[in-house]
Amino acid sequence: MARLSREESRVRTREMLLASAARAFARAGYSGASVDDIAEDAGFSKGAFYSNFASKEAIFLALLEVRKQSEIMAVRAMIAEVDSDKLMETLTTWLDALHGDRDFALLAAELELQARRSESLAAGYEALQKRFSDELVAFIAVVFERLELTPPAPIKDIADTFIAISNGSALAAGHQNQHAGRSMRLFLDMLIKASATRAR
Amino acid sequence: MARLSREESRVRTREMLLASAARAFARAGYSGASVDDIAEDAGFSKGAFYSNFASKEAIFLALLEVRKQSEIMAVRAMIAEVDSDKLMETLTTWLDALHGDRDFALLAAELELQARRSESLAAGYEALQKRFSDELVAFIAVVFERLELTPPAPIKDIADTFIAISNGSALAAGHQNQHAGRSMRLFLDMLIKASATRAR
Amino acid sequence: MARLSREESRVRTREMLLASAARAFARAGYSGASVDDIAEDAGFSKGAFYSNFASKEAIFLALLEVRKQSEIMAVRAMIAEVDSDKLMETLTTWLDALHGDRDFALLAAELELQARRSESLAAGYEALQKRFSDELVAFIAVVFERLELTPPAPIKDIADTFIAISNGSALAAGHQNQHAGRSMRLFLDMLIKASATRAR
Amino acid sequence: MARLSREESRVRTREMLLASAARAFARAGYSGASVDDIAEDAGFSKGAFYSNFASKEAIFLALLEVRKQSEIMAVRAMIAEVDSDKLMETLTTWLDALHGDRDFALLAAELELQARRSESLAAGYEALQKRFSDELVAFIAVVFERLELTPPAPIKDIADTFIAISNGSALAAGHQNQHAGRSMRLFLDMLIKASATRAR
DNA sequence: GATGAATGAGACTTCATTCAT
DNA sequence: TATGAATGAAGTCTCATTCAT
Repeated sequence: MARLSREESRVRTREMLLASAARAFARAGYSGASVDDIAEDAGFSKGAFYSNFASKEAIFLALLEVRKQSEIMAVRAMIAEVDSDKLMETLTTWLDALHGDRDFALLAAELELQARRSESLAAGYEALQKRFSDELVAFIAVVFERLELTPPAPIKDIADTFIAISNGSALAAGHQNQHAGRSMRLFLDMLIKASATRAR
Repeated sequence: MARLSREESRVRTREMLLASAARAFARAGYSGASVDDIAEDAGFSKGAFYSNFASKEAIFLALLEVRKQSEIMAVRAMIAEVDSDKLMETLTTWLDALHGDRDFALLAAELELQARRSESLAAGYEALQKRFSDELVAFIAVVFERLELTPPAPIKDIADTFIAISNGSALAAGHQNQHAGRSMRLFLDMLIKASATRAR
Repeated sequence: MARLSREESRVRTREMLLASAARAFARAGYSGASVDDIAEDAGFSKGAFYSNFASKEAIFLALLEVRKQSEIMAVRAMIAEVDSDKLMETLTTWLDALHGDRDFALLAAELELQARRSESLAAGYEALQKRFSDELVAFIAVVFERLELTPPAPIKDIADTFIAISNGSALAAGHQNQHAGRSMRLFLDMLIKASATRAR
Repeated sequence: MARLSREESRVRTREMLLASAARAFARAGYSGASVDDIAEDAGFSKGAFYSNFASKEAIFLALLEVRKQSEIMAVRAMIAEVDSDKLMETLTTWLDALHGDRDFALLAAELELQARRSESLAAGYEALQKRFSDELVAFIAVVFERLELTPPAPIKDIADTFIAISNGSALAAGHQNQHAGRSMRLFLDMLIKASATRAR
């Protein structure tokens, strides 16, 4: 393996810590995951953690940022590709990605919950969540337009329900063996049906 | 005021501790809430806490039991009263109760997450959740029957979606000012509409 | 030994911790002394420390209070007993007590220094120091009156110099083997001499 | 500006680090000041610090050396210039320099205290302190000679008292608004007066 | 010589739990 | 039963020091 430069090494450490933190928070929750766990699991010392992140809260927020950003990018990518032929296929792929990773989903729920508890986290979270929500609203609007359907309710409500099902399914998954995406499919089917009767 | 018997006093202490624990867990999460907080907030000492509950986990599970049980009772009560005239009214009352108390909703989410993390909690939780789910399935079946509608999907899926939206909305509430029950209404509306077209 | 009641036991623990803290701060300074050292040296666990004092700073301030208070009481006792016959004897006893305990003197200096660094300590310290200073001024005034001498400078300045020599000697002691009270004697001798020429 | 030679640059870095250390130790004490603080405040990295000083203790001792040396030089300069006309003026200038800089005074006290705590520091400190004390004794002897006065006590005691007041005043300054040099003036006045009655 | 990422010991503090009263 | 002092493990974070770049 090529020797890493100082900068590359720094970035790599940071990323490994973020990945480790994602696993730890998903597994044990924010309070339950210790900085020591996170660092050791990434193969570093506590000290390395603290030279990369100012605090436990800081890495949590950084993680939040990374995750929300990637969710936003995913939605944005879908908007670019929307056309009636491949739409359901694209959506399916996305939903599978969203629900396929159990840890990711639990992490999302944990992020939500924790962000609501800490005032310092809430500020950062709020902004990210708004950006994601806006993006989702835009996407849904585009989809209805392409399909030449009239939405059966304000698009914001549809987006919120979408998010609620996504988070809620993550919480429930585990008890029941069924695929977590099932509720989402049901919701989408009914949404299309409910819209179709009023189209054009 | 009449003197409480020893037994009555014990029950009262227990209930006050449970109520205090519900507040504490909702506010700070399972890890974030301390036994001391819970006891003091209820007006007792740590010692009193441990005279009534074997451990922090024990009170958590007891709380879980109480909550799930009351959810089950609420659904059962609705089944008994279902008739086409008052159905929506009954449902509305129930949903308001479910989403009106912000703390209750956050607690529910915390219970879910925590139950999934601790092996010792998981066992007890599974059973409770299954009983609630069964009850909900029964209720939905009765409703569709009374309304003479055919459900647009397996009732289990509908029930799961119902639960997912309930939990997911609780997580999201707080960012957005809108009433947390909005997603649930949207889902119910579409559900009725989707069923109606195939009825009888 | 008689069994200690709960309250007695609590007081005893507190006092042992205070004594241990005095030793530790004198030996290693405020920053250098660890809560662990203090607790263990007193024969308790860290936990016991924290159920008796809210923080390291808190025990420091408590110590400050105890020490200043005892200094004040000592001065007050001298005022009550002042009469020309035993004055020098009383003074000598007091000075010996003040300088006899090396640790005590170093602790005093450490207290001064640390109180100046921490804003939260400064407030508490200021008040205590003022009370001690006032008491000393009163004492010196009484002494001059009894001796029918006129002080050669404002009494406040004399008191301040007195305190400065006391703290300064403590710092210096250790290098030089000489008795730490020597500077103080020199100062007192000259003070009496300088006053005498103007008396009556 | 002329290019600095490598040697000059090294010396400059060293001096800036020493100055930064003086500020840091005065402000936060030996334990409270971090190597990082010192380095950054001087505009360098931790690495630069360790290229110039072997350890935190090493820079502390170097600082001690520099300060004591400059105190010694100041006294020596006064000896050279002593003559009855300008004596008080020279003294005044010196005392102002000694007490004018609050940080310097606090640093002096911190140096004293810390030197007494660490065995490795103590050795180096003893020697320096002895040299300063000797120099001061010599100076006082010369002064009494020039003034044709007989000291009212062993000169060593006078020197020690002088040092004690100097350090003690530094500790006290800050509470009281009065100029820190006041005690010293009082002592000097009384010293002259006490000597005068026995002169020649 | 200078840099700063990483180490690892150790600091302060919290907290579930025990147990003598 | 209830109390709360005490324990001890564990948690977050700091910092003197090392070393590859």
